[in-house]
Amino acid sequence: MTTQRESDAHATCSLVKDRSTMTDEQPAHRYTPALANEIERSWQDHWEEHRTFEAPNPAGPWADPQAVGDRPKFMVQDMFPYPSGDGLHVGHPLPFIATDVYARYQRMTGKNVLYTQGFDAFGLPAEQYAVKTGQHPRKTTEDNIVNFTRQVRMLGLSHDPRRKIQTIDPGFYKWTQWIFTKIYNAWYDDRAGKARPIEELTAAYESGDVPTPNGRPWSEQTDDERCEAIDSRRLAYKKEVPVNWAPGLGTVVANEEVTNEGLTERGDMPVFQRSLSQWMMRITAYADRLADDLDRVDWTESIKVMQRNWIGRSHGASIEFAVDDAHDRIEVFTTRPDTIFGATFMVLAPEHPLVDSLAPAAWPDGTQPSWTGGADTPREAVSAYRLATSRKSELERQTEDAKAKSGVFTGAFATNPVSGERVPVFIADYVLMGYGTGAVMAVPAEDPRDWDFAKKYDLPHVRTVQPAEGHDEDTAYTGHGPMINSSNDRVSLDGKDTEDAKQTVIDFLESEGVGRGTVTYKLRDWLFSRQRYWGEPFPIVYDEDGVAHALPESMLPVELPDVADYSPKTYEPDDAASNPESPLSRATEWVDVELDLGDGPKKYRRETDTMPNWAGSCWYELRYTDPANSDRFVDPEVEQYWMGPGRGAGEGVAGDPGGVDLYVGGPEHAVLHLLYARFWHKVLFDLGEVSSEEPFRRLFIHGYVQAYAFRDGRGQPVPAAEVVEHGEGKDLTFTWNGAPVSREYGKMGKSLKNVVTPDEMSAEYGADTFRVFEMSMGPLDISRPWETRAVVGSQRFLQRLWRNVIDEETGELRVSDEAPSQELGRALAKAIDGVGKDYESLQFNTAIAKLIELNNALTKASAEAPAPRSVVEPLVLMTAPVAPHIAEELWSRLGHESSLSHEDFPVADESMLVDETVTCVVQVQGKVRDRLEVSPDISDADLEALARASEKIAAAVGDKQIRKVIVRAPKLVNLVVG
RNA sequence: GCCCUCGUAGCCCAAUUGGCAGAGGCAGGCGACUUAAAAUCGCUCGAGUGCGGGUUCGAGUCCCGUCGGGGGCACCA
Repeated sequence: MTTQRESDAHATCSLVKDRSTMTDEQPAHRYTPALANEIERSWQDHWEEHRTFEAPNPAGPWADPQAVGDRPKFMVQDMFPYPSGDGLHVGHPLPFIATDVYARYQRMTGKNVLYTQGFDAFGLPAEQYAVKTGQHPRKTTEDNIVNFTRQVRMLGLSHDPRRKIQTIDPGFYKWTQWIFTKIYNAWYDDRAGKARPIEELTAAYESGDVPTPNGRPWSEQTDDERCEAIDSRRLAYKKEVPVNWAPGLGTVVANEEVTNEGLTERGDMPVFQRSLSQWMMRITAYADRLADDLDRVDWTESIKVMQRNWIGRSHGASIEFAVDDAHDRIEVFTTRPDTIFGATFMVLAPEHPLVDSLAPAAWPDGTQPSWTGGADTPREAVSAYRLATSRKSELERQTEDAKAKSGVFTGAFATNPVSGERVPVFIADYVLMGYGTGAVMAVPAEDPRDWDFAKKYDLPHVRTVQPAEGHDEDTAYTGHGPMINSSNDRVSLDGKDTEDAKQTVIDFLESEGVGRGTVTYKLRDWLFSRQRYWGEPFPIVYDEDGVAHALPESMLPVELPDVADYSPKTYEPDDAASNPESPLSRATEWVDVELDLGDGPKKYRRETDTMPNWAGSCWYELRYTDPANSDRFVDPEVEQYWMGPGRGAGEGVAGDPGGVDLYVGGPEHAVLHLLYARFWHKVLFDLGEVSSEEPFRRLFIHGYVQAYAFRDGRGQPVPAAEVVEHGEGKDLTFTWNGAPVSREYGKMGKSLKNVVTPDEMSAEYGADTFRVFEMSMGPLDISRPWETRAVVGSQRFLQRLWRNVIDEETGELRVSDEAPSQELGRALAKAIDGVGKDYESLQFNTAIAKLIELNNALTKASAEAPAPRSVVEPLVLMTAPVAPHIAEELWSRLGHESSLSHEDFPVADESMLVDETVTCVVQVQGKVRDRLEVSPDISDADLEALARASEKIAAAVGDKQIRKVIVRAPKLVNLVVG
């Protein structure tokens, strides 16, 4: 297939019918919303018919190297949208319009631009709606996609329609499943710092390169042990993990879907912790690379910070404390090994495995009454405390007042390895089993949590960091300062700063054999199973022994079967003993299969869980580049062309990891989606499947369009559109139906009764006006409130632009071939220069201001004579990215036969950018005292002389001495007197 | 509680990145057109940058503190 570019020589002068029959309320050819809508629809049809926005590929099924040519490429996209049943409000299109403006601008700079938008179409809302109404989720999802597509088409986005993929399409999820099998069949080689195919693990076990889990040679392992050894290293693996089980819903819910009260967000059903065998992804293997490679991508800094915090890499030490009368040692992790001389007690998580063996039969000497929890023996105290802890959900443990520390003494003592002090060992629920080693050395003087605990249980503290002056002696000191009270006869930290002390004590502990420097992460492995219907089936079957097998590519896709009932089996809401049952498990004909996986036909049982919503969005950008490929998930040459390192925005950038040139999305995906997608991409890179190391080379986070909502006296939201405003500034008040209402600021939403839709805006003003307004409201990365009444400003701009080209009365073209005045020429050059720079840096609000400025100048100049074509044409071209329909229409009426989509963006006449004179301000003591008109290339000395010669300046200086003169030619002179 | 982010005319936002606080838009005012109104057009008014300190010849811009809006995380040792 070849891509037909704009060869539409038959394009007519105008796509719009004569409107002279219109009633004469206003000029017949005014740019009204009705005319705008007509123009918009016809150009949308035109673009579609002429395949204007199709981007040719260099290879693969759409290979068209000739059309690709030697143009630079550019790949820009929005985050994968979920087609919600609620439809779009005016906030949703903000990023879409922004990426479209940018894509259109890039096309006009001669680039081959890949810009499209598919659908992340699996997901819980469709399934829940299906459960409620009995409609198949595919039906509701497809209906939503139709509606979404209609709303988005109206905006005139220049997507390549051929690339609008959907995750629910078996042709797409075949490759999602295939990637899963690649991950499943891979292990992470720490020495090489990358993932490798699982066969190489077998070889490494065989050769002894990698030690087996039980230490015996590979040749002596049983088949089961070998399986076990391999499974334990896979990047996708099964594990028993605690999940949130809601019997009333019959489903497992994510942490985010549980309220602070421990109920489900939907339906207020009780949630129970259950242990279930789940698929996990070993993302922790990539923790270091995911953190380090953030330095190589061009992302909004705040998002990098959030990802780093989420990964939570912390450097510290693990230190062993010997326990009295026991062979066991307690290993703690700490980020402050420097404070170890201040460790006056220890705390273990109640679940810590050593607790049982630690607790002696009787309370030892020195046990304080408050430490026992009222129990007669340590063992009783420990089991009572453990029971109390297990009754609390994780949520309760977190939401309870963190200051109210509790715990009990285990009856055991350990020895501080540096001070030699005997320290009591406690258990307390403020220590978490899941982080570090589940045990801490408590340093009350430098840790507020340990301080609280020490106060409550009357434990001593020793300051080891000299607190800063003015520090409240009754609190822990977490700041920096010189070390104190930190020496024994072999090592001294006293006087050292924190970093130096850390290194010194780690060296000391290592030489003593009781500790080492370590790194820990907050990042956990990724739970990848869902007990739901509407998701990608796993490409996994289990044999009669329950052993998992990944299916070969030839058996993919594993299609999601139609089932009679896709609702999960529900139970009494408080039936804690019930078990989740995945909807697919009831599709017995699908579940039980006979397959030949290489050793003859055998019976297998399919995995009945499905993948989470994230799966499709972990690699969809790759599929955008080659969506029609049925042989591979992406042709290597195509991937290299669109996403390879050192290309596009990465050209000439040292250490460029490759990826999408510009990715625009909301901060709500700062962590999970972006981290998961980076993880998959790195696995694919390690396995040699892609040439890029990162999926998104540049990430831009947009702000939200927010809105005011109003509530009446009872706190009920009232329709925002009907609220009346009174007064201004601080005295602003609001009423609805005459009654006072209160205003709040936040998201737009049905429940808040403040939704405005792009449909309404298009109908009332036209899509171009809406686009211009959204882009002119403010910088893209800032949130801003919606204000419908301000839209008219953008409409006036386009109306004036129209009027500068078209006679409103006759509909005739109204331009001249006269050269523009010097002034107008300069205004044009400045606008071209500024607008281009603004588009390039995503500053669309200021680009539009400059377009309006030029248009206003043109309006003034053309009051008598028609506007010069040499100004009108560049203005139309520059307006095209933000208001493409009207620009196309004017371009066509100006006599051009094909779309302006691939016209060159205007180039400024450099000579016109320099002003003849500039205003220089002359300051005395930083205050402006005079202004001088000077030549832009005046020398510092001349300018200073001019300034000193000024009468106003002489008056301001008076009889004071001029001490210093700062000259910044040609704009400023500042005289310092005194 | 911690982290990120933003506070500039009545409102939304600019400001060559430390150099004249105003580019653009809304609202307001005046005028033109109109029997009138709307629409349209022209002109116009308007803040010393949330608050308090500091650095500097010079601060909206940099630093410290503080208050307020928005977002994220949450006993992570």
